[in-house]
Amino acid sequence: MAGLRAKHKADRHQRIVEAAARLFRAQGYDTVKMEAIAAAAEVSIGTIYNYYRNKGDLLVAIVSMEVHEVLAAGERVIADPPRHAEKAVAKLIATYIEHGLVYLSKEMWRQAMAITTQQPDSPCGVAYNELDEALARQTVKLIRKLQTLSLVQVGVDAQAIGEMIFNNTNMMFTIFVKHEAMSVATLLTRLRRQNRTLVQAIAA
Amino acid sequence: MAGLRAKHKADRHQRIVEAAARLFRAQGYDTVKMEAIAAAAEVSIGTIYNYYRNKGDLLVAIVSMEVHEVLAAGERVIADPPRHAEKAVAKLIATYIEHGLVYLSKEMWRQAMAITTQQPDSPCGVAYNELDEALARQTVKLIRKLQTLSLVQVGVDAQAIGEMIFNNTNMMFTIFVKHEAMSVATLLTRLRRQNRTLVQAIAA
DNA sequence: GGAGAAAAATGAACCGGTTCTAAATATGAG
DNA sequence: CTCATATTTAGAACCGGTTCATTTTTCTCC
Repeated sequence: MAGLRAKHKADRHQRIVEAAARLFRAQGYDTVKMEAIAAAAEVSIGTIYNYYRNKGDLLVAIVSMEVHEVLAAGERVIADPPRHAEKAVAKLIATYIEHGLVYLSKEMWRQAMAITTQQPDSPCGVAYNELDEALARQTVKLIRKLQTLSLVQVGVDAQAIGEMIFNNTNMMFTIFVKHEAMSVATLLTRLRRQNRTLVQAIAA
Repeated sequence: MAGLRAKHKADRHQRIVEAAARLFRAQGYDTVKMEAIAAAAEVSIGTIYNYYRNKGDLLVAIVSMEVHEVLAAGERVIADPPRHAEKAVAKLIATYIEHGLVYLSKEMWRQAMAITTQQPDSPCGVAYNELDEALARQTVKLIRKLQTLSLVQVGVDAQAIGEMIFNNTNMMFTIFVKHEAMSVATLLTRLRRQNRTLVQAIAA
């Protein structure tokens, strides 16, 4: 009952994703042909299409793994945030940015964003958007947590503020991946400046 | 020196863009073949590629026209804004949203966003990003104007706040075009809620 | 352990965007 | 008007993602 069939399936999944991730990072999404991924994973082209609807799905699967790590890292920040509203927000945002670039290049992010925008109703588009929503909810959660810690005024609309902070971060990250020359430091500096006024206005 | 050649060139440009816009709206970007656009514009496929680098450029050219109108409409709002910070911001945002959907379908927006994300350094990507920046600057301009009208505290960082409001709007618009079922009314309601807390906090 | 059914793998063929070429045509200058 | 040049044209060919009919592998049941 071990299931040789299931075993092979898992093996092939693994090999395909790893081959694709390595090639995408090394050569760029467009440059890599399905043929090359198939060869690297020692599988036929048709087999890849058995596992992934299309080339984009394959990339988004890789991106999803990274975003799950970002979510986990965010959760750790919320569990024990800095005892200062502005610093807490800055730390969460910095965590998002830094963990988002461990395995993925800017180019991979661009492609993944483009694909999920193009096909929001495909399984991979839906999955990606749910991750975005999860990140937004997590930002809201931080604001709520800061309210319970008396670091943010209890009267403020945590949902509205959290969404806004996350949406701004997400758009700035989009700008960041669109500009190959923009550094993480520049991005974080701009984000801190943007968040400062808002967070100071709602801090307790 | 009138330039019959230039005349014809302009004519062809016009016919190609109009044919493409009509077909994209009616049948969807992917469905429309270059062959069909060429036929509708009464030119050959090769000619289209003389004028536009690729199918995406053609779409982004259409989107650019729309965004220029959005910018113009925004300028009119700033020239004579409502005398109330929250209402002024809401009006600018509503203007953006409503003018953005006159000629373009959600699907066309999705495709254009995807293309410009994918190729941020191509001429069409650069043009699109400049328009985004122009919209962001316009939002900052409104905040500054509201400061001169004593509707917003002079101490607040207009640049930071304006950018944040625009980035949030832009991301919400992205979410909106990704969800075919989401109505303009719903989008505007959510945007108003998000902006309310922020604007109230910085209002004079 | 073998036969038949189900699942999965294969790779050649397809499709449409894009490029290229040679020929036709239009334009502007002299 | 005529020629040199620029532009358009048609369509063949290319390219790589995707599809599909076929073959191979795995599972199940006797």
